[in-house]
Amino acid sequence: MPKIRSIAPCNELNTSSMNAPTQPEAAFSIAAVERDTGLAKDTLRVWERRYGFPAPSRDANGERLYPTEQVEKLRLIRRLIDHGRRPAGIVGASVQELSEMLDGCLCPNVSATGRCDDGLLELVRLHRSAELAAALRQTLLKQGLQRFVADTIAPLAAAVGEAWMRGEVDVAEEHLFTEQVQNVLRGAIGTHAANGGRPRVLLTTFPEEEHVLGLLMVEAMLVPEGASCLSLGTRTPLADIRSAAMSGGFDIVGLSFSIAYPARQAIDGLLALREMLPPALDIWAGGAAVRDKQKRLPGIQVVGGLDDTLAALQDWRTRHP
Amino acid sequence: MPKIRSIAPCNELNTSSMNAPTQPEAAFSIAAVERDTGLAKDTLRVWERRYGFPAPSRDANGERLYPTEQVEKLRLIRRLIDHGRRPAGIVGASVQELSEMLDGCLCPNVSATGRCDDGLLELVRLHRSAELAAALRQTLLKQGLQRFVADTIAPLAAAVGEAWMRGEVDVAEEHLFTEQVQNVLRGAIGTHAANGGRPRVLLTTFPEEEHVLGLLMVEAMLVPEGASCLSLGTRTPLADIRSAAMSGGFDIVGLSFSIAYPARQAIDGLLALREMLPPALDIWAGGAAVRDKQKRLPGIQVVGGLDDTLAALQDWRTRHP
DNA sequence: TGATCCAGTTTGTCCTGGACAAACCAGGGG
DNA sequence: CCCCTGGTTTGTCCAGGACAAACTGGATCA
Repeated sequence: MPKIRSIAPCNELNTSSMNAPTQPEAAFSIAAVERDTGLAKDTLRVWERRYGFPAPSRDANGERLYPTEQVEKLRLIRRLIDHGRRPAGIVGASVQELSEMLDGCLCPNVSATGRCDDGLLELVRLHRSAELAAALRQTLLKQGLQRFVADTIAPLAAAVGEAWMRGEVDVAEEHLFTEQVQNVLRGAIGTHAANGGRPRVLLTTFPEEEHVLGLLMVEAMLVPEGASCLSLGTRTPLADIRSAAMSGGFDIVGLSFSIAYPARQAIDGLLALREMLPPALDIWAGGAAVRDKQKRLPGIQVVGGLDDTLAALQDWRTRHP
Repeated sequence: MPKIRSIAPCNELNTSSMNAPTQPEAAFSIAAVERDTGLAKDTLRVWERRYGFPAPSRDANGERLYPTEQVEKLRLIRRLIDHGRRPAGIVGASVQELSEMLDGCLCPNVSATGRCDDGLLELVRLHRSAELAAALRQTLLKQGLQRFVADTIAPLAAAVGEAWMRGEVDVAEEHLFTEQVQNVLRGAIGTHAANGGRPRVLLTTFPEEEHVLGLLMVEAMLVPEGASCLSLGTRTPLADIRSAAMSGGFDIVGLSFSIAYPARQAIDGLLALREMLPPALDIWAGGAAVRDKQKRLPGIQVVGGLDDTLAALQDWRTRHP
């Protein structure tokens, strides 16, 4: 099983542990880098062979030790590849240049998502979790669930995601945000008693996708419309999606794909799922990875944004009176 | 990055796609098996070399193709290893024998956790999500949050976990259960307004641990006592736990470890974290992986069960009047 | 009895260097 | 404009060797 040899950064000089607020020469094993960057061990080795980067030092036993700054740079490269760049063209660039490229990639997104509440984003940055939770609940009450999701949570999630890509928020802040939003949304969803209304929708993600907020936002849009949603959470194998969908009398299966999900894999998986399910069962796919891919996804309803979810629901109800 | 070449089981004969409700000779790539079993690619290859199992066939390109039944057997073996068995002694056994060994491992657990509500477990098995959610909420109202968690959710989670190990519930059923419990617990936790009470507790898990229910149960036990809990969810790197704990004025950091978490890794990580944090900051560790490990964890409070959480809280308050 | 130590064995992870198919790109025809 | 086609890039897989950490089963000591 994929055991990690060492959780903490390895450091040959960490015998002096008392006065080291941040490790000066921390270095990570290849397994730790795989976990932190999402780049497979094989990929890390083959990049080193081909491009000369990363260039880790070695420990006494000849095993790679990646210094912190190389891991940071790998993270930036990973983000750029998610945005369509290719390794050969960017591994040689400096951290400075990579950051500028990321800004270039992100600006169109910022303008597309529009303004988001900077006050809430600031609460995330300051770790003010209690205030964040209170502010979210207050906004929810003021706006109602659907507008809250579409106008507040979605832009805020996009802003946090972008800040995370730029390295402006850290893991803890991103987790804090996700947890607080989950608490609020799940509480709100739970207050809507399941009434057995149609359509019956099964929501989940493919096994490699672990972002849950997309699913929750869709559920929050559909439940007030009287649809019956069942979420399986993230990371459900294809075969289990199939068996769950067949056994529950569902009308629609909804899949969510974050921006980091490889588009090709999403398309392959969706087409495979389409083959497995009866044609009467609709498949909806949403999220950044499948946006604008409708023409490559025959038989599948691509939902571009949260508002389109409601349009798709209307459409389904028109076709099934 | 760890791209998966094919999500669906590969099948050399799947040109006839119309009449194949379940693939007769489905076979999985090594990456798919890694994902499904949690056994690293390197481990799968070295087992084949050393023990002669698994013994995958090869495709036209010489790459391994694992048939379904071998993947099933690997899953059983993985469970037994999580329970302390070692590969050499069990890879030769039949599926039948492996199942019996699992029964032997599980019986003591069943007796230890005591009876759980079979009605709720049955709802999980039947995919009756709406009824499950309603029954959970009703039980919550009747018992109150703390007794609900300790007497209903904890035994139920243990029962689902055991049934999952035996293969009696599938991925979808386990996900459904987790989602519904999350909805109920997060809703209940959210109704307790954060009042800034002491102690302030930071809750999370190490990066390889993705089970979230343990955290939620602890939070549900502490919040009614007036403690201020902040959960970062699962999979937080050690360095980020440290920075979050230092910046928020916390009194306690709580970590949760499921039964599948390697005990050695938990101990190493906890001791490393203990070094990183100021001594005045308490560390609490709970879950099956650290039970009975108190003597190997100096400076760390091992919390044996949910009820012990309350005892530990009392203890903390006595020491900090 | 129970804890601690020690040789021997088991086991997971990492290494090198080679190979190849799928994805991507650029440049013509239709 | 779209579709095909040949060359390049890129991620993943393979084999087989190596080694440190973890475990086992005894022997020793309190």
